[in-house]
Amino acid sequence: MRSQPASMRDVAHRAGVSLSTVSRVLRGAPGVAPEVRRRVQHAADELSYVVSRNASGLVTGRTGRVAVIVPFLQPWFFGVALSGISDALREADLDMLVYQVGETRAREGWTRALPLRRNTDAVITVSMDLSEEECQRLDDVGVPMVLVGQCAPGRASVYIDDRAGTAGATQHLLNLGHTRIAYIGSRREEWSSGSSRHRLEGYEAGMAAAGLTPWSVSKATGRTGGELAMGELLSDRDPPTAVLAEFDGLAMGAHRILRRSGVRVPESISLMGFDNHDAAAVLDLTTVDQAPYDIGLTAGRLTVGVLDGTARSDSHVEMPTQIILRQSTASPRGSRGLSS
Amino acid sequence: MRSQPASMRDVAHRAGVSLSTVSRVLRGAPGVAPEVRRRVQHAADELSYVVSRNASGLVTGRTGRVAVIVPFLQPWFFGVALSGISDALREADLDMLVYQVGETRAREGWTRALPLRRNTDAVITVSMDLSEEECQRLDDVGVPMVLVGQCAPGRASVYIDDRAGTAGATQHLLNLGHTRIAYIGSRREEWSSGSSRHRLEGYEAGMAAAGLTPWSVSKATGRTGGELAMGELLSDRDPPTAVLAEFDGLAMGAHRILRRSGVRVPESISLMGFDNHDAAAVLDLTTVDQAPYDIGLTAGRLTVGVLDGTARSDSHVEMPTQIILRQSTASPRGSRGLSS
DNA sequence: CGTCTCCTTGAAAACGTTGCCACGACATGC
DNA sequence: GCATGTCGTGGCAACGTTTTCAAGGAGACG
Repeated sequence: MRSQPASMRDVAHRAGVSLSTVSRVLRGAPGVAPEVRRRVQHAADELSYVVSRNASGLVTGRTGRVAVIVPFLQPWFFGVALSGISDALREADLDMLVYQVGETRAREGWTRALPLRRNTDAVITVSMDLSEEECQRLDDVGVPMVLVGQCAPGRASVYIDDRAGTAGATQHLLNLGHTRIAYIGSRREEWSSGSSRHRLEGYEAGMAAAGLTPWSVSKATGRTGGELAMGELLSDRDPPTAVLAEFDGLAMGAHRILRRSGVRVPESISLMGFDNHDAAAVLDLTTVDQAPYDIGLTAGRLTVGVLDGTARSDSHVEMPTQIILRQSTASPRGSRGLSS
Repeated sequence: MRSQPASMRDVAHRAGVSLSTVSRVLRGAPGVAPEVRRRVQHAADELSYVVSRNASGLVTGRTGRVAVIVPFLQPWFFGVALSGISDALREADLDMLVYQVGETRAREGWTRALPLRRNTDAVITVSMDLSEEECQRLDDVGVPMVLVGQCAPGRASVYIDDRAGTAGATQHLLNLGHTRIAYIGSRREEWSSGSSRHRLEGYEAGMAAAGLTPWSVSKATGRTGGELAMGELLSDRDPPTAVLAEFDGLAMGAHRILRRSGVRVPESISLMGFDNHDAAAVLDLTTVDQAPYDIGLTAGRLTVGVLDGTARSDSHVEMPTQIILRQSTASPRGSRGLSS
């Protein structure tokens, strides 16, 4: 084993001052003579000393850590969002604790299994779609909470307007001249998420506004869900000329089926996704971008704001979405739609 | 504000026992009468009390946290690896602290900017390609270190055999009957990573073993790099019949160019990637899978092992790679290669 | 020269746990 | 009945910081 890491006492000794003074210097607190400050700084550097957040947290009550709770870590979205959160927290010199709850979520007291209580200054949940009861359980840990990808009244939230997103996407397809526009949704075993519901509603509203009847298919989730749904759509007596998917994963499944079936995109069918997934660019898929990095960054900064009192703990931030035009959408064959 | 969270003292009072006893029960330490144990447990539950790792860490010297250092969080690989690490740490009831160093890495003392010193029990670095000097600086924090995606002598490492991976991939293409096999590598401004170098070597070795001369092109990194390189290959007097890319991102760029140029995959050119990126499945890209989740899981478990003394702190674990056969590779036109 | 103030510094009491030691109760062996 | 364990329990001193308070010294002002 190696030698004990230096403690504040060692620094104090080396600089020839008291503990209090070292503490003051390292915290940047006022009331220390410049010359002494320099000397302490130097001693700390030489010993490559870093304060123990453990110990300081014990007395200040602040841990210098923020917990981020995600359902899963694997999907592309979370890495990107986490990246934004991480950058924002780093600005404020806060550490990021990541909890992937995944399957454990089903267990009754999953919220208590997490050692949050005295161990974090705040909690950020990402795409957790918390029930009111879960929210309250988390409130119980007694730290501020920021919800990402979910809009809960009375609680700090950062989210996108899913409804407006799909409504805009639908409008884009309408502008191109499409009228037979189908929607591929996801179907989950357990629970339909709020975001999922809102996206469908946006599409339906967009169609209704144009006097068209919505046409939506939901088979499963993920790529497979897209494949199944697209299969069903293609086998219709009169297939759609444009398809909007709830998210890129579904669109990719659909795209695969189209490719296999020899249906050309966008010549025969226009295809549109949602999320601007990494792979969407590869497929030249027109999609709706929700800038997950910015969402994360915003959520992180909001958390910092709530912690230092400059932001209200019930602020709601709605992030904009933007249509990314690529090669997978075009006017339907034979028609000359207006460009949007 | 809300009421103070309960402390051990409160639990002790409620259960009518001393602090020591509560501590013993909650730690699962022996020497407590079953009846008392039950009573304390109950009291703790009622107050939904969780021990403060801050305080316990102060005296035990263990923080119950492991730091994971990644260069970036956005690329697909890291989310998946993190997921594995997270699951492994959770098994051992350790928390996961994530540090994204990204750009800050250029800064001289980036390793000191991280509050690791007394704040973590171990450090896991993922795909950091640390220099010997950086390694030592991290050693200085005085906690065990596990390297992922890099094999450093004398230090715990989990990695794949990149050389064998590309060699196998090359063999696969050779088995199909290809002889004009080109390699697309990445070129980074700063530093060529170890893994990058090894992959090229594997390809070169595979070609050499078949008595063929290697043909590699490196333009840039990422999708753009693949596009540029493929462009160059296509404009050759006698283009290759198969292309192996250092990683899927490059292959995707190449795929895009092929699609745009009307070159059919795999009929005219076989294309193969490396990593089994999410989007590789979408493109039906044959690739080499390196199972990042398992890598993460293994690294996490190794870390736990090192911490509780059941694993040596210089263990090396080599993870297997596996070729995922999809639709992007086939025998060259006109030839009848052996199936592998 | 005395008094008042401001600035810098040090001593000591927290913070919430865990480890060690000591104490009592009870059972066992002569 | 007395020495010797063993088991369950409580008391107390750490752990490494921050914070409060008091003390000392240097000027400023009368």
